Amino acid sequence: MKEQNKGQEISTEQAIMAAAEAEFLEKGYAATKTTGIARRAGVTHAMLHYYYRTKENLFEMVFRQKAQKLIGSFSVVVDGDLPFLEKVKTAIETHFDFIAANPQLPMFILNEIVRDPQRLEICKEMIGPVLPGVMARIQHEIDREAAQGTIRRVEAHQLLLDIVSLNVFFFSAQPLVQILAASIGKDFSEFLEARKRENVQVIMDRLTV
Amino acid sequence: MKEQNKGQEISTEQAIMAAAEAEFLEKGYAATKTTGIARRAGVTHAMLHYYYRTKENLFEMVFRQKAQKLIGSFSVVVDGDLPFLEKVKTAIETHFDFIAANPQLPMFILNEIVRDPQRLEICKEMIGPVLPGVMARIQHEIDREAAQGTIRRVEAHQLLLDIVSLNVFFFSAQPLVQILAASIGKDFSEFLEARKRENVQVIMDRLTV
DNA sequence: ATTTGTACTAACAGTTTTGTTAAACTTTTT
DNA sequence: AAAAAGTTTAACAAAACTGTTAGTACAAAT
Repeated sequence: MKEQNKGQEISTEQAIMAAAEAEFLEKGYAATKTTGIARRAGVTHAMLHYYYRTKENLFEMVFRQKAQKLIGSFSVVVDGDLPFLEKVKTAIETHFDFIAANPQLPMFILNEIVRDPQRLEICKEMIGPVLPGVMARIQHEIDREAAQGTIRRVEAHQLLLDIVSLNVFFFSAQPLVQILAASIGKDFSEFLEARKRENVQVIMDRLTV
Repeated sequence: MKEQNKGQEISTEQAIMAAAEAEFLEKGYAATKTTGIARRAGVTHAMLHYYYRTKENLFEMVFRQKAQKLIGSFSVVVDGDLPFLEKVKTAIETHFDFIAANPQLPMFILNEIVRDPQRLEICKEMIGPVLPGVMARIQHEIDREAAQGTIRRVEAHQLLLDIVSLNVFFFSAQPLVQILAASIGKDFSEFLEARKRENVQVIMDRLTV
């Protein structure tokens, strides 16, 4: 299937990549088998090696892409004209929705980082150049607002951790959260909206005087 | 090494179990090899099969024990005479310290649950009988305090999720948190104490009017 | 002293998994 | 149309991994 690929049928190469993403996200590196990826893509596993040479190689491509995606989700751009608390609220909700749309993503990255220091290096390279600038900008805005007395003065990195903790954990622990939701007679999707409001409220309470 | 095991030298069986706990916690089920466990325990891998028959069997023992330990950490018993907010504060700090002492534990359990539904069932059996009672007790206390006007009225399950999210994420994302800490010139252990205070403060702000 | 049971070793067997290769087939280029 | 380049298949090879087994050593029981 080469250049009669005129329409939008996906190529073997793409099918393998898509299957690899799904498998790695679901199972992690160790539990994913190249044969499993090939089966999911509907091709022989020799094709996987033909296009991507090794499992490690294919994984690293997936990992880089996913790490970039996750890291990118933190630098949310919010309309600068809104009041500060409105901006924070929007940022939390946007981030929450992103994780909701990619619930496996944080655990996948965290896991692979913990299990292989080399993967942490990849993330460091991605985060390193951006982080100080982002943090400084947030802190600057916080300090300006605090000086006006509209919010409490908090550390930017603590605030960031608060938000990410609240948003990520809910989805990372989804199976357990479902048990909790069931015990109060709600299903997960009902619970989801309530949780988004709660996360926003927690941060609002932290910031307002 | 049978009955000349008079002192407190650990038996082969115990050595294997200890090595298995360490390996499974570090690497997860899939990445852990029985040969690796045996090597760590300083025995031949045949001994592992001799005492525990299969990898799956050994894993399940470890999983059950660790799940029990984690679940147990949620039902913290706090001196009933303290004011409500003091009790909450103590509970958060105790939970934080527990996770700090067992930083791999939450991710280990969450991961294995996500990757194998059968393991979720094990947790359900452990949580199921306890959860409703615990939640009801907490909610009852919240409602009583709220009626007195000393705190805001919140949902018990949301409050629980808030606390666990804040405490667990910090350690699950430890390698990334270290990058964050380094970027503001602190090392992890310094950051740890500040983070504990922040987590308490977030919940206090959520509860106080 | 002999039997019995437990602990242990070393070698092996079966399976799974990753990766390769030679040959066939298809498409593109000349 | 022929050559070249790219794609696919099937079979194979090597390594890793889980689990077994036959036999050994040694302590405890009879």
